[in-house]
Amino acid sequence: MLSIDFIRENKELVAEAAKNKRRKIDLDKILDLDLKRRELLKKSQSLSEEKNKLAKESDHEGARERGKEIKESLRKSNEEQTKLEMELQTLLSQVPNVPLPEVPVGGEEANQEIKTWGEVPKFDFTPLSHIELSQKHDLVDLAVGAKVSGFRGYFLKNQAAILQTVILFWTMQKLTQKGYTPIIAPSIVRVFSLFGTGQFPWGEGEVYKLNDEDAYLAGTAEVPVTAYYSDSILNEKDLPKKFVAFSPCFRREAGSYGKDTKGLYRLHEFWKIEQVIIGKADIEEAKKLHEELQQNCEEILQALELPYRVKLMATAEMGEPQILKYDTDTWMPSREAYCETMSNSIMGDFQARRLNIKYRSGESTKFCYTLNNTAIASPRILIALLENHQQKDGSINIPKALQELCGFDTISHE
RNA sequence: GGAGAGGUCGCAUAGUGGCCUAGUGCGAAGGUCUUGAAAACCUUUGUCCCGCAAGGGACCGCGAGUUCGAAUCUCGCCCUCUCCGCCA
Repeated sequence: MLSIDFIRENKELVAEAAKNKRRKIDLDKILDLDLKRRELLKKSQSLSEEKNKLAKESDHEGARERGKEIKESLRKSNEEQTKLEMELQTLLSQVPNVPLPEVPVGGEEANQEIKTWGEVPKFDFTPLSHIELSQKHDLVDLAVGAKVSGFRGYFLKNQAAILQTVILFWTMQKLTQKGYTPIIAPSIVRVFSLFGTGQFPWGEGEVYKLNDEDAYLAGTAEVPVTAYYSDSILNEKDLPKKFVAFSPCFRREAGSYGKDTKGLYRLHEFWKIEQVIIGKADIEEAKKLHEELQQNCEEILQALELPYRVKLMATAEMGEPQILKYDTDTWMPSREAYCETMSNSIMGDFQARRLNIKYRSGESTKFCYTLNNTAIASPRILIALLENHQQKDGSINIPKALQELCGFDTISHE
């Protein structure tokens, strides 16, 4: 959510940003509603003032008559005001955040590669896909998954089940040692959490709704963890708050029915460790924290000995709340491409406004800035682990960092 | 799932239609005193909106309603607690 003051003063900037993000908004309508709203507010305030004075001198002749008149005017005025507010709020909530100046304008073609790390493996044999490797070693059961769970259902078995558990635990431990607060977050969330983090109204098709109650399944721990501090006023000295959050994640993947239907790439249910930061309203500090979040996820991929690249994402590739985004893509041999495994964003105060998260800074209160980045998401990362670390004899090496926790250093046929 | 109790300015409490411009205690901040501190005493102490300002308005869980007037009465919702039942 952008503040109405900001929109009033930066109409062109906001219009340009929406255009570059390829979202449609009606700024003239918004500014017109805002003007009407303020006029109405002034009117009803002076009526309230009169009402208050009147209520204190009840015996005054004619007070009752005038009181009734005021009551009626206030009722009408409030009715109109509520209607206006709702309309304005609806439109306002659809205005996307404004990207930072360094963000390239355009779609996928405008994304900028910032760096790559590691060597893309060159196999002197025909490498197997993670699906073939899984069959060979009985690691994943997609057929029974589909039977029991439905489309895109899966079971992880044997060493894959252990490996996933270990990766999640190891990541959580690693970031906890860096001073992040470990937290296990609920995946069942109310609509305000989804709306507040900016998943809604845009991503409604992407989220599972439970029955007809106010209960949804979050697609990322960003939702519950950011909403944790909704309606809070934090102390400046306690910021930034850094979390390493664990949660199961649920995504409907609406609109991608034909896409990535094979294997572990696109699933309705997966497990993720997410880094979430709630910090001060200071863009320089936010950029430093953004780099820190980036550093963390790269260290994880490096320890897993996986080649990756980092992209600065273009305007049309960004989510509505985001002002700066890096994607980190890990090499997946069977796809012959770097594929998205982490996404690192600064939201500015967009989410904090919607969720009402503030901090006290001297005499005033300000909205916080929020950031988040994936730490690890599995099973997707298993694709890279299995495929990149496969050997000529069909066995799969476990990265040194995970061997002790796994209790095995290789997945072999025997 | 059944039965009951309750949600008041950071915390704890008072408040049962106009004296509430929400009192009191604790906590916090500033000051006096002190070599320094403690104690004591004094002062201050929420959020949001409109406005250049002066000032005004809203908020007692949330939302409707009754009334000239609502923290207080009515209805709906949300949440918390206690007991019973069920359950990892």
